[in-house]
Amino acid sequence: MAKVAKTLKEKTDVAQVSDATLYSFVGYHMKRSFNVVQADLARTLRPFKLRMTTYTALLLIVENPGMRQVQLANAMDVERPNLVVIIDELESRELITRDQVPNDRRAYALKATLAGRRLCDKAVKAVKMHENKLFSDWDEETKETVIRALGLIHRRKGEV
Amino acid sequence: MAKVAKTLKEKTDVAQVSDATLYSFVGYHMKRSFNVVQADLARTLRPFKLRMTTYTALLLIVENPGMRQVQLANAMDVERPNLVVIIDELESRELITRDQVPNDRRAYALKATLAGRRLCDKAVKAVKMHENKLFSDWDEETKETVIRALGLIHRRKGEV
DNA sequence: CATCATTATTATAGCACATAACATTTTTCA
DNA sequence: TGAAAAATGTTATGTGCTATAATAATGATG
Repeated sequence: MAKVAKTLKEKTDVAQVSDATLYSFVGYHMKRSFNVVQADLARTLRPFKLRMTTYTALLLIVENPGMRQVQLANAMDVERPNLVVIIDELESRELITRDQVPNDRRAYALKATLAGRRLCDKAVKAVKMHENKLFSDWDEETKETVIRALGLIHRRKGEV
Repeated sequence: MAKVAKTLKEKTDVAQVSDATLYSFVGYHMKRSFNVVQADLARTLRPFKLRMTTYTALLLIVENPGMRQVQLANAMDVERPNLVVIIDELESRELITRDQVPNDRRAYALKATLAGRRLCDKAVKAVKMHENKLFSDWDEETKETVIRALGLIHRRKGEV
């Protein structure tokens, strides 16, 4: 990829780009690496016609049958309006249902259909393979350290 | 969509949401924590009227005077079309200039103005404070491990 | 009962990112 | 040398994730 052999063009061109300052920031490492993960996850989910958010929502609904949208929004840490289109999509594909809650006519109880559970199972397996591939050169200690460290960050949401 | 309500309330509501499976994925930790970082970075850069991408571009141009847009695109790992609007914005604010390259009339040599360098300095200081605050409870070893681990991921781009 | 809070929704916008198609210019090489 | 290929920047367009404001319907509270 590295194209060498430049003619002499100084002052108005740069032989090698320095990005040392940028990479002194932890956040930049997070951004660049997450981009790679997110792109590969999108490829992984494409055969299932799921996106990152619809996959996340489906998985949570499968594991928490009867949950309400506000609970799902909290679990995913997104605003409720964004969830509506996600739920709409999953419902229109008949992967989940919006059932009425007996004592609260405002809320819906979200449940996965059989097709939803089956698709979720397959998607989870694919995502596990994607993670195994992507993080294969992390040893167990590294993985634990990273997860613990990242957990410290996303648990501070709101306090910063 | 509205189906018959279940008699048992447990079936249509969830006391506590389980997200154990989700958090068994490294990628989900990355996503959640990066969201927190990105949101705080945006707040940090707002007084300078910079966004994440314009800040990144400005910093790289300041540190690599004379670089071309294609070099900047490679350094930032974004496609060239996305860079045009970023460069336009920085140029219209007179933080950078697009100078002609003598031997190549296709390319522009990007350089920061004095105002651009000054704004960049201030922004970098603010971002350093933002990082110090956000990652204050990581010890040095954790930080090194995380940076090294994330580096392993974003250097695999294209090979996965 | 009046007021306030909650739930879901609609409408709208911002931001980061991608691809396709193109004009201009430079490089390559037959 | 001249035609084909590659490089550079640009325009147009679309997708995906996220946020805020405003609203209707319902439930909770005092």
